[in-house]
Amino acid sequence: MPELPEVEIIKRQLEDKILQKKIADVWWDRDRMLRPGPATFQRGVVGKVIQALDRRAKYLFLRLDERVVVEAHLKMSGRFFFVDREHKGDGKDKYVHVRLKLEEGELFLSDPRTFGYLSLLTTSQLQQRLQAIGPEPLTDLTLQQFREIVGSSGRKIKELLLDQRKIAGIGNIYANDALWLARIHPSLPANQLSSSATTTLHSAVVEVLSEALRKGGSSQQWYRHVDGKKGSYQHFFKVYARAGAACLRHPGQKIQYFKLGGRGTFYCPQCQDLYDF
DNA sequence: CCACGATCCTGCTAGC
DNA sequence: TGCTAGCAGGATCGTG
Repeated sequence: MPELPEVEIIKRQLEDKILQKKIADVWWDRDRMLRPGPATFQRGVVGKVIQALDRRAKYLFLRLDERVVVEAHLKMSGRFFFVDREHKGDGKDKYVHVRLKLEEGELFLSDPRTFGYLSLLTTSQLQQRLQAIGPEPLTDLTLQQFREIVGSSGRKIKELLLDQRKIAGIGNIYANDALWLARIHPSLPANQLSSSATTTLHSAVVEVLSEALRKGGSSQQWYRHVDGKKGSYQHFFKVYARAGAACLRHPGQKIQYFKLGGRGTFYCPQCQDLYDF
């Protein structure tokens, strides 16, 4: 579920809550959600202090010491809640499957679909993970780099945007919306984008992700902030989840839906013409 | 190199 | 009203 903006918001909010706190205990009810296994995970984290928090693509990393890092991924429906001693329990949330009990407060991992996980990584495993991820669009991805990525692939542009090895953090919502902003058809082979279309798309990606960040992310269904509040970008979707609704530029046109690479894809046939680029 | 489907799960909803 | 098929913010792996 969460894409770059959502994970970034969670990271910023968690920094205020869990940094420099010691992990006192771990509770879980789904073995799969703790890697490489619950016993190893528990042994590896209990007694350690959370020294730093980093985000890369849609991953969160909790640095415990020089050798050990916890990688967190929320996948489709995961969310983190922080609960103080005062504000007791998120008893309403029946999807909490992991709890990290801290010296003060508790970090809950809630996930209806249970695809999310916490994974204990060694430094070398972390390096391996990091080097497989493309540049961060909001801080590192230059237009020059973007040109190289786009120009060297014959894949459909939307699939390329979603490929974390090429560019970090873009998911289905923002891929759809960025392509609409840039007026590019999702199925266009990447290396057929004109120079100006490539420039426009680079800006569109940055613009969409920045807007989502400002609006607190997209709380379409599951996503929530660490305090349980919703983001608001879902009220500003350009094409995502708007099949059959009017295009924001062409009120007479209806947003179309089809599957591309197994993912729901939305576009306006008038502004995003496959043969006009 | 590229396209597509299956898979890990559970919840929600459109349509009959 | 009740049921069911299909779909869902991700990532990975296998097949053709």
